[in-house]
Amino acid sequence: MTATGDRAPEVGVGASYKSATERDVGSVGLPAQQRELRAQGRRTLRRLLDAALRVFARRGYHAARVDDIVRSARTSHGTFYLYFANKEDLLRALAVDCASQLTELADDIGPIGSDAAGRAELRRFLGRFLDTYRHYGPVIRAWMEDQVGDRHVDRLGVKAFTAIGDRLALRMREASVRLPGGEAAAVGALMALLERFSYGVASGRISAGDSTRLDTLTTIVHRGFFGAPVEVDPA
Amino acid sequence: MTATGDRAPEVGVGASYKSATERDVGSVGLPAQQRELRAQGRRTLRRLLDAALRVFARRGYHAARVDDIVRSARTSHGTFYLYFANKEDLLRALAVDCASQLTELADDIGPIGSDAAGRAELRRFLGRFLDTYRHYGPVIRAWMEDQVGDRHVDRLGVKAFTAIGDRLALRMREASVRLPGGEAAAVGALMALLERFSYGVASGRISAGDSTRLDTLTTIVHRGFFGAPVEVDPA
Amino acid sequence: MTATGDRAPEVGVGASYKSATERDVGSVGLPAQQRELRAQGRRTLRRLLDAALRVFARRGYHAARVDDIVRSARTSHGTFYLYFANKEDLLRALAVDCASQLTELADDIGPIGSDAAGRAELRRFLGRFLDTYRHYGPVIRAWMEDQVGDRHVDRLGVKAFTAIGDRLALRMREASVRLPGGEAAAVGALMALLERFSYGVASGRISAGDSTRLDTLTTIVHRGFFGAPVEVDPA
Amino acid sequence: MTATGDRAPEVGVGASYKSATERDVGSVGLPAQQRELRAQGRRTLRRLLDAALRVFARRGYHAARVDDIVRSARTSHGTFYLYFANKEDLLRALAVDCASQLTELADDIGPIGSDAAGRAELRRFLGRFLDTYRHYGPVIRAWMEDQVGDRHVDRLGVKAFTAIGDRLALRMREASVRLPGGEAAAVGALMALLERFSYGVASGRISAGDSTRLDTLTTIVHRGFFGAPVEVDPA
DNA sequence: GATGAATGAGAATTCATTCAT
DNA sequence: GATGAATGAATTCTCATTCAT
Repeated sequence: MTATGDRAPEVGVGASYKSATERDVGSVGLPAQQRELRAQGRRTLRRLLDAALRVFARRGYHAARVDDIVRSARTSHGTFYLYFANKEDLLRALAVDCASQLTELADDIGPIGSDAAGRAELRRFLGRFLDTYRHYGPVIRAWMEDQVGDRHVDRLGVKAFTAIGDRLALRMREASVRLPGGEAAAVGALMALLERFSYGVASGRISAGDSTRLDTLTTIVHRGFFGAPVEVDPA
Repeated sequence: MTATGDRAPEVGVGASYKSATERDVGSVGLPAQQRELRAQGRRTLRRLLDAALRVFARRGYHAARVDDIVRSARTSHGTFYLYFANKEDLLRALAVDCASQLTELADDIGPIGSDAAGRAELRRFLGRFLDTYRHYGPVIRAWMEDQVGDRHVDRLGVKAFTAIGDRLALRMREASVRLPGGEAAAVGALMALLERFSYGVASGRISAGDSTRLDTLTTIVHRGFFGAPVEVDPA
Repeated sequence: MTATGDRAPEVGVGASYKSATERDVGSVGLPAQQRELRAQGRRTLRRLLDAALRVFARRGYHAARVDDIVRSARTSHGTFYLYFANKEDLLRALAVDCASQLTELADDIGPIGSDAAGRAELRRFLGRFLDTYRHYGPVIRAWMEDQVGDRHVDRLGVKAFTAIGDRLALRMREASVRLPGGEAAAVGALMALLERFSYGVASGRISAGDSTRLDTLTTIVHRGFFGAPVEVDPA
Repeated sequence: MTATGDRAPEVGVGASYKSATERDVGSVGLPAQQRELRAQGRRTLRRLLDAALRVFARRGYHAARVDDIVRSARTSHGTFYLYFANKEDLLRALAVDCASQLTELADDIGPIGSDAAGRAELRRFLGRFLDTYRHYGPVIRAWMEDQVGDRHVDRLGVKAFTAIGDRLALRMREASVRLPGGEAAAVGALMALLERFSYGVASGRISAGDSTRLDTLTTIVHRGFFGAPVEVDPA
């Protein structure tokens, strides 16, 4: 089970990816011509996407070999190119799904005041972000680490993160916290913290139990960005 | 000029690298046997190290080609292998220098209270960290992004970051801030924030002027981790 | 036609090599993982092995370039590494086959008395040895000239030659020939003679017709090692 | 001490090599311009030649790196090319000396009858051959293993071996032994045996004490090629 | 006479992508 | 729809030879 109790986000084989495909319509004979996939095809596609996520997680996008993915998916090279035009195309498919998850997440961030209710809302959001990262981490890493060559894919990431950043900026403004240096830098810092903390968790660098670390993260962010008062140990 | 006014850290061609090399003494015919380099050799070595930092910064460690480095250093392929066994060996050389810079930095972090003096000390440290990152960023990234294959090199990074983390943990403890979820997660979060924020700055993702963003970072960290009181806009 | 009339030994693509390969099972992404080869794959593998034997014969193992082999097999560089990890791995494959041929040969050496029957048996063995050498010469040379880096491969050669040497030693003992300096040196001498004579024949250094030189070799060995009486020209 | 008590053959820095040099007279500025070497120069030259022999012995001519030689001689690459035009030129220098030793040896082979006196003479020759091989083995190997590219150098080897072979053929003829298959093949076999046995001894493949193995070799050759009667154990 | 440094052509190896069955 | 096999361009690495001091 995840920290928040929400069900883990799924790889949307159906809906979201089809859109990535529609670009390709018309280019005859090229691979990745998803058209109407039957049951078997959909299963293979999912196996490939899942395998890619696994391999990317282990090795990172750049270092991942098509061969690794194919082997992990128990299929062949030839099959891979039946579903994707190339490695980047595969990343794109995952990116589309990931971006839509993140955007949805952004839309769902409620007001975050400096009080307990605000903290609860913040905690909810952070928990969902961690969950999403647990699944799509490799894609997000690829974005953050500038491993994406394709403009289109990169754009997707920027857009998704901007969506979240903008919404958080709005919530900060509502909380009326004074931030020297301006909002932009603050948002940058917050997103940086979010992403790397999540990576730290996903990679095992940051240990401690699920809810424990979520508490820590919540506390820090609440104080640092949303004006929550600090509790000091009574010396 | 740098944010802090300190002079930028230098690549320590001399002392620190020689030690990394001494392992190789005796191994026959292997390159990278620094031996006693004359003036010309030292110059070439430095050209290569500097070029590597440039190329790594532009392309990332993994994507960087030996050819890029060699071209950037205006020397030949053969020469490269006269100084390093391979790309990893070069990273090692840089890592040794970087680690010593970071360790030195750690030792120099004074008490960070929640008051103005604490803020000043924190700002000084963060400024120096940003400067170091500006120079050795690629190496630090390689560490943080798990791109390092070599155990030895990886160990160096862990050690250096632990040194900083431990010192900051000490300073947090002194500030008596109560952190639910414990110190470990908090330190993890702080280091994550530091590293990624620095990367954001170095890569241009986080814009705003030098001192402006340093202020923002200082404020956030001071509040989030060291109990600085929050100023709220008088609505 | 060969000296003995036996059909030339074949490169055993199937059975023998597969075993050498099984070590690699599980090691990720490594080439030379023969898996289950289909007809086409088996053909290519054999083409490569045959080509290697040709090229090694012409240039010697060390001087042979992968490129030569690939060109001689009318295939591509990439393909080579689909079947072998490197040149050494290819040698290993050949060595396995060669060793089994030689071992089989050893088991088949009958008693060699000083009489005509003994001579016939000796001649039969020598003829088969020459045939095997004609085919696997390059591999045997690599063994004898200490060109093999890999322990495993070297071991194979030692074992095979020991098998032959031991059997011949047994036959000498049966012939009750007195050899000052002991058996070991004698066997060494005999194997040395066998190998180099075969090389001389294969390389054209030692000319004369097939059966003629086989006669010479037989005579010398029969006299030198198995106590055959010497015929002297009636001056 | 050597098996025969003769003093070990020396690398004739002075006399023999100068002749190899005279060819180069006239080619201005080229390396290997020995001219008149002073004491220091002669010492360096000898160091290089000795080192070469050592390295060739360990690795074989082909696999030997100029770097190995230079390091073993405790000198520099630059210096190497002050004395030799290239690696082959160095081999040539050694080959000249070796060839003259062998030729001298050939001239000195007395009659080899099937009796005890013949055996003594044969033993003396074989001992000297083994000694020469102990020193010049690598050069002889290079000849026998077809590692020599240069025609001129190769010619030297053929000539030297022909000289020995011819003389031995003469001695065989004198001994009136009947050899089916003709003299050529017999001589080939004898030379093959000599060379490989020597290599086996030098490389440690054939163990047993110095004089012991010399006895064995002598016995075998005496019987196999010179008509010595065979002693059989009284069963 | 000697040496450290540099060079670049050649060889090995990897891997995304295409082909044929 | 699937797969084993093939490809070759891109990359790393080696080493004999030359250069500059």
